[in-house]
Amino acid sequence: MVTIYDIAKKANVSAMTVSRVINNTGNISEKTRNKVKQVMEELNYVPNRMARSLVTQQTKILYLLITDITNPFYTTVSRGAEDAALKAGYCLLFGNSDENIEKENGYINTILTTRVDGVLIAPAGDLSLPHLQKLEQHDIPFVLLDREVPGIECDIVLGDSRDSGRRLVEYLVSQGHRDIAMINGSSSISSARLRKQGYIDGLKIYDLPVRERYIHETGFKPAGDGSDIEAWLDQLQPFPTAIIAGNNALAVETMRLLQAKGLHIPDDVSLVCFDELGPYSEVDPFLTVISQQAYQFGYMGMQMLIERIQNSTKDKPRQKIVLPSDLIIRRSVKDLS
Amino acid sequence: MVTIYDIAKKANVSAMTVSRVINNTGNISEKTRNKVKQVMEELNYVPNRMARSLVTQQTKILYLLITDITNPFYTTVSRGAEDAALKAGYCLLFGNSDENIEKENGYINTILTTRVDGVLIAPAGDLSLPHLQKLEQHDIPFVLLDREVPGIECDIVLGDSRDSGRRLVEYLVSQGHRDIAMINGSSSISSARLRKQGYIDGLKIYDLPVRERYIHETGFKPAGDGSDIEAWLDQLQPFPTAIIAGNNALAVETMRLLQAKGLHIPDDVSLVCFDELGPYSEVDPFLTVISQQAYQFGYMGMQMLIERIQNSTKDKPRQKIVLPSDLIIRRSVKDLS
DNA sequence: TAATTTAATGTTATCGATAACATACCTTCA
DNA sequence: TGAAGGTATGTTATCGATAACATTAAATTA
Repeated sequence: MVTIYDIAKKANVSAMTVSRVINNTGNISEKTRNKVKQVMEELNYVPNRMARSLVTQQTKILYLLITDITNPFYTTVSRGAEDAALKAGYCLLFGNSDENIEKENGYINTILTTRVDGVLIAPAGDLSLPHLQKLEQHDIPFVLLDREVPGIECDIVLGDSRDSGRRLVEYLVSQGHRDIAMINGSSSISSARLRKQGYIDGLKIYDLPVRERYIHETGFKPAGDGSDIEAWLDQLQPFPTAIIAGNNALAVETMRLLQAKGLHIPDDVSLVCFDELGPYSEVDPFLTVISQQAYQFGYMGMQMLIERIQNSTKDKPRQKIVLPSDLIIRRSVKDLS
Repeated sequence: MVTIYDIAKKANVSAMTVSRVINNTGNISEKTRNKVKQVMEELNYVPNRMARSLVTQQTKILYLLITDITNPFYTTVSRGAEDAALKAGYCLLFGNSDENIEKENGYINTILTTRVDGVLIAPAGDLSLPHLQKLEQHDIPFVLLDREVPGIECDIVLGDSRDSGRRLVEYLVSQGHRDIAMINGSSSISSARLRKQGYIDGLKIYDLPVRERYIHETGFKPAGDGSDIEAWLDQLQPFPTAIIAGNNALAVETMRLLQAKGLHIPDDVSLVCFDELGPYSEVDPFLTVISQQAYQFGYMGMQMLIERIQNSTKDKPRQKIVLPSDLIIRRSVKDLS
């Protein structure tokens, strides 16, 4: 591996001079600069980030930890985060916790040992608290994405989950629905909690009963067989006229199961959810959804993070950005009114 | 930041002893081992990967570079790669080139300066050659994914694109189609080339004419407005009864445009493509596709990479794994026979 | 012209770890 | 009982870069 010393030797200068050329610092004569640059070309020199980071104490690497790389919401978030990071001259590394606290822990350890300059993270849930505390302990700046974690005060970008939940109910009610069930992510995830709360808010506005059995909580990333969802659907009595899914993945799973039962959407039951389903929904605009500004989540979150790193004003109060979402009405709700 | 020396001091041992405890090497008495471990706990010590890598000359980091993080094919590949890497005790970093040579170059530079142990890469196309040569030059092992690059001999995992192209034609012909067009990725990408070749193979088998105007090449990741695709569709004369899309994203874009023209699939025109569309297709099994084993692409590719790294047998001949794909027949093709 | 800047470059120490070699202190057995 | 060998630990050099502090030579100023 070619080092700065190899360059120095061949160019007849000291290593420090080479370093100065690389970093464009200090005063260097045009002549030596060219000489050094030429030798670097010749030898295909690439600086060793490890060595540099060791002394500068910064890596110029940012980390994005999402919970589900197969979910279109998060891939779009990633694109936003990537654009913002590259624009600011950082390079970005990704991790995927799979909605799994253990895996998240693994990635957090990687992050710690890698000494990245900052982390944009969608926490797996409230149990992510110790992970975030580790980051705090080691003075690694981070910004939360999409989900709050009780016990942590920090910058965050999220959606208006509670409002959105209420709006879904309001819409369903406007279409004549009164028996509205909800399949949701675990209550140990703030967004799921708020969506459920919004759902309840909505029911109360219209004096509709809040029935415990109408609410089912499971993982935001349902396991393939979906047996618990199926069992839940089977015991619904009376069967709801509409179901709200807490995210896109749950909506897909629910559609699959309903279909397997021979139930048609929206004729037999209506379905709405949070988040778009990906590119396909542009082609077959079927599902009525709450659409969040995924790209903006990533872009703004990353901007906040970089801001935090560069003006390391510890005292600056934390920022909380709530991005509004849109109700996109399509064809998955039957008009009962 | 807590270092190995802080631990050493507090535990009344030398730094080397601490290092031995961390790495479980050499002989350490039970007593000192416990003492050191306890101090590490107390001080929340986390080893500095940079420092370690500097001397060991390995990072235990692998890199996965894909071309489109919003494409379900690649996200599934990623999951496979991730599982294989974590299983082998490596940590994995992701990059997303966006089918863009410039961006790819940026990621390659990141990879070089980061001195990762190996790279699993889906190259943006034939123009990736210099990037891969850079990796070779710097002795960074890599395995290709999904696409070959002329001029590079290395381990690779890919699909049977040519066969699959032919099979799609055969299927369409079996349904009575004779006017079959193809919208494809750029011929500077090996998979696109082979898919086109397979398409031509198929036409020839049935003595169907190969019409240049029936073939359109554009990016595998179509720009939002899809104006070139639209122009192409407009000039098709006679209008084909079936269209083959070179990947899922092109299929989606084509569906969108056909729909905008008021053409229905499959009544007015049939459509098939390579790769699944993501979770949604399970729910609404509509598009007839060639389904590739995306997860296996990632898993096996990563295994090959790790194998290459660990038994650095330079002389071992390169391996080429071709994963067979399945034709999944659904409802997007009209029976004209 | 001597004193003082300024420009161009070099030296040395350091970042946080590990490799390689060195050194005690015990065992063990001829 | 003393040489050989193992166990537990320490010392020093090193990885590849940069920071901080020299040093030299040329340019400017009093």
